[in-house]
Amino acid sequence: MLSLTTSKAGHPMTYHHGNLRIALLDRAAEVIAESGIEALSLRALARDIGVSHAAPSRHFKDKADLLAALAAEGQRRMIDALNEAAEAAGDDPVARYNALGRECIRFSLMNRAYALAFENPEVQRHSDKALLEARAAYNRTVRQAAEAAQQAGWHPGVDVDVLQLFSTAAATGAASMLIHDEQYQGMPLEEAERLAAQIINLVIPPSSNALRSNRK
Amino acid sequence: MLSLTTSKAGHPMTYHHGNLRIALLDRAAEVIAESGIEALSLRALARDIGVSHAAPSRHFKDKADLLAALAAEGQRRMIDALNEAAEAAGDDPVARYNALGRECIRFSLMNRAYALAFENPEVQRHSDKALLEARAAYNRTVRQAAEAAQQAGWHPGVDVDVLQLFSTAAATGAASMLIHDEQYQGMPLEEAERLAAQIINLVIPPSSNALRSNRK
DNA sequence: CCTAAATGTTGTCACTGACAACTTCGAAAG
DNA sequence: CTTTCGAAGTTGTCAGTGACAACATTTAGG
Repeated sequence: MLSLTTSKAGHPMTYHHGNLRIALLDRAAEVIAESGIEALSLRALARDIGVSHAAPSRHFKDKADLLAALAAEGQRRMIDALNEAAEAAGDDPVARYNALGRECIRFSLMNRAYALAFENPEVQRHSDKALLEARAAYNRTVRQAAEAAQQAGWHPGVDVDVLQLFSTAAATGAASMLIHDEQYQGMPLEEAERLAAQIINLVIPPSSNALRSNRK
Repeated sequence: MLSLTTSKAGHPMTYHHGNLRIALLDRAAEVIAESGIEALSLRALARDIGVSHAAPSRHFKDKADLLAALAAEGQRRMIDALNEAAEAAGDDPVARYNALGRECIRFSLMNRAYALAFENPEVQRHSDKALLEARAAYNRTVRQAAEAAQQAGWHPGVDVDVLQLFSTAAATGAASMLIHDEQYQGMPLEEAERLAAQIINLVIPPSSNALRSNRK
């Protein structure tokens, strides 16, 4: 009898799933996006995929380990998305950092499971190597872009550590509010992107030209 | 035999705790501050307080209900703290809103359990009446202060909804990062308060005078 | 004084995460 | 091709949990 859960198309179910780690991560992302992290259960994931309740432990040390792996994957994908957004914004470091901030929010809205994993306290204090590396890479990306924006005239004289903390806080805080706050539920992505742009424009203007012409 | 858990000083343990709801909330705050929300267990709280495992259900519908009650209590206390900070800042609406932002971060750092409850997804989607009212009161407080600051010259021409979202995102995002990010663990409160001031000063200057003299 | 509600209790169930021991498969080495 | 070992499954068990039911005690109100 063919099984829908087998990883080998057209083959009878075998003892070895063949791709269980990936399947667990994909299914976990679905469950989190639909029902939140609190609804995540290793046993339920195993049932959904059609393996025994102890099979996940061959791939993840524990539940927090799976969440950390999911967050690491999300962090890597977000770095790629941020770099693409910066590239698309051209050469102006101010425009690039503005694009980075907007993409941070947009990525979180489009990848709800990753966003929820990022802000989960157990994930945040996890010492998983891949996650720590992904987070460090993310911090380097943001830091380099913040330094370039400052060199181009954004908040000269302010400690770049503070600028990085300020801009990251605003972007991730906005993403979190758009995800959780009831008043934004169901908001179309385009409208949320416009709102994200308005917020990020208060953090850093959309271009160096806009920066020079700003008067408060 | 006297029991340390009895609510009536000097009285033998009675069947009725007398103050169980408050005791559960207080102990929950301790556990959350020490070990995080994931470590919270109704049964463990009951054991700690010396009542049976089902006693909490007489005061809280379920675990999420207890968390929501804790968050509502924290929200009310935060509103009081924000109002006190604004009063202490004087009459300048820009200075008052700046003080509000700083106090939001300071309060979260000093009340870790409340801060963790605020950002917990189950709490955020909870429909507990007291929590919704507290949250609405908080939003009114922030909204009125944002409108006054705008009237005094802060970001004229920007939708005040966007200003409120921007400033709330920056303050709560910074609080969350200071709480969770490993590099800020163990930072003395005074140093964290200075950092909070630097961040909030990027959101809104410390006074209307500073607003007028800003050039970017 | 009586009654009903509040607030406890004991008990049970299903589910969970974690761990142990065993089984099957696959890859690598000879 | 065979053997061996590790990977990756399995079944089973335990302790703890949340939730619910039914019972017991206390308190407040009529």
